[in-house]
Amino acid sequence: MRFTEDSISIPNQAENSVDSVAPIRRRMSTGERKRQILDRAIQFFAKHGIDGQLRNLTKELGVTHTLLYHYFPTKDALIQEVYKEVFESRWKPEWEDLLDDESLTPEEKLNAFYVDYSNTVLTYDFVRILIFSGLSDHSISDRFFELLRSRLLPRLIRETRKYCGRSTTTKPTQRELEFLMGLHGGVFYIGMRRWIYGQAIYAVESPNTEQEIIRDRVQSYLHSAKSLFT
Amino acid sequence: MRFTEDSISIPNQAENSVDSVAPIRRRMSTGERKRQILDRAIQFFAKHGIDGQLRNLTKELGVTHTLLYHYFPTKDALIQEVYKEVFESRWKPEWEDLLDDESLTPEEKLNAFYVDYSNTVLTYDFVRILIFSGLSDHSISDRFFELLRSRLLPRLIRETRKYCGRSTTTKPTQRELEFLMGLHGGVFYIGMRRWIYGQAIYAVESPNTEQEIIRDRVQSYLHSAKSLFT
DNA sequence: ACCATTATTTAACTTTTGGTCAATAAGTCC
DNA sequence: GGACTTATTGACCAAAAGTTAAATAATGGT
Repeated sequence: MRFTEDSISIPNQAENSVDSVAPIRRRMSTGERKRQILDRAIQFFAKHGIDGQLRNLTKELGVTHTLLYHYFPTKDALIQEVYKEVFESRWKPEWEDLLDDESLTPEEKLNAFYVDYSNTVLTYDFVRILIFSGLSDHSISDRFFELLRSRLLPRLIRETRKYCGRSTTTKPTQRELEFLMGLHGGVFYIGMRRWIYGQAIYAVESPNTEQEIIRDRVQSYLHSAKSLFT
Repeated sequence: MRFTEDSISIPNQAENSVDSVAPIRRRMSTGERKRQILDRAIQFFAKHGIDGQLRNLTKELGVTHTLLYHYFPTKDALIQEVYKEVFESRWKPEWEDLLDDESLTPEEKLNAFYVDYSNTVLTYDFVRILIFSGLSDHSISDRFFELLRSRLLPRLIRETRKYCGRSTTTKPTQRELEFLMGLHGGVFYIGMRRWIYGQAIYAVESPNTEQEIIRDRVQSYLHSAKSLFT
């Protein structure tokens, strides 16, 4: 009674009938149901955190909370699968290809990358679950940042140097990396404000405005990289 | 047994003695104890989130959990005081004075402000509690952002315009604000990485390096503001 | 139409956890 | 040293929440 009754409640028909009929019990195939639970669990834990209660999660699905244990041995196992799904399914190998594409200028690459990155990663589910996991257990979010650190950052630094007309042979310096993290954090902060603090991002009226925001930042980054690192 | 035994455990002496002696009960004055509880609660809830259990909190203090109810009527009341303490005590009115100081250049002001802001705000307690509260209840973090929005952002935009040699009379545009948020987010991201993701910030060896990092970002922001907004 | 399978529910158990209250004892004042 | 105040504890409660086991019934195969 204390939760919003927004459950789909497919199975319960004739709930208020005089002689309450036994509710129809719809059976789903194992794969289908597991998929359904996992999808709902991602949204649910993104919203309520990993302390969210199983009884509320399953209420949204219109099933009993004990059904979970038919598909996942324990709550923690479910959460691990949620983490896995969210973090591993969102990584796009194309990002690396994009940044390696010889036919694009560094500027075009950075713009295209950060626009797509923000569309993929700066979602409600991803941002919140990343942060929930970071707050409680680094070992999860570490996996994502390791991908970032090894696959993306070196390429982004390389493109930055190309833009500045500098040699791309030496290892990125800490100052370069940190300056890049300024851009990266500035972009991620868009998702923070939107999905953590619940703030409206300035100028969301027009559809391409977020894209323009990101372009401004990339432009700024490259522009001042040139004067900082030469 | 499943928690680290890092409690100070002042009062328990001779715990392992054969005939366990009644532990010495140390009495503290009301004000002193309340202060002690509040301080510990800030650290505790910053670490474990507001779902942290009172029994674990008081274990760290070496007292029973029921003692809390002698000082705070309810857990929620304690948490509200924690919020109040963390958010209201960290806001420095001097920031506004600093940004209004006529004897400084815009560049000096922004540098000084963001260095001090990051030292004050980018602490373990603050960053984590801000985010915990944002994840669960906007109404708390909103108060902090409202201060930011009304007191600081207009001043920062004004100084940016002065730096660019533009008029400071008209209202900040959304594009200007958003560009500023890029800088702001880049700075806040330092705290995120350090206190949420547990990452080492690049180059923390030398004491003034973080300051240099911030200077780079402020410099970059001003530098490209000039070319973006003229 | 019946049977076997198994998805789903019902009931119950256990631990956790915020909260209450009466009993205990550490200081303080005379 | 005794009385008084009140900080502190121990026993206890009720609801919350993860987990288990047995009962029920929907579905597919024959």
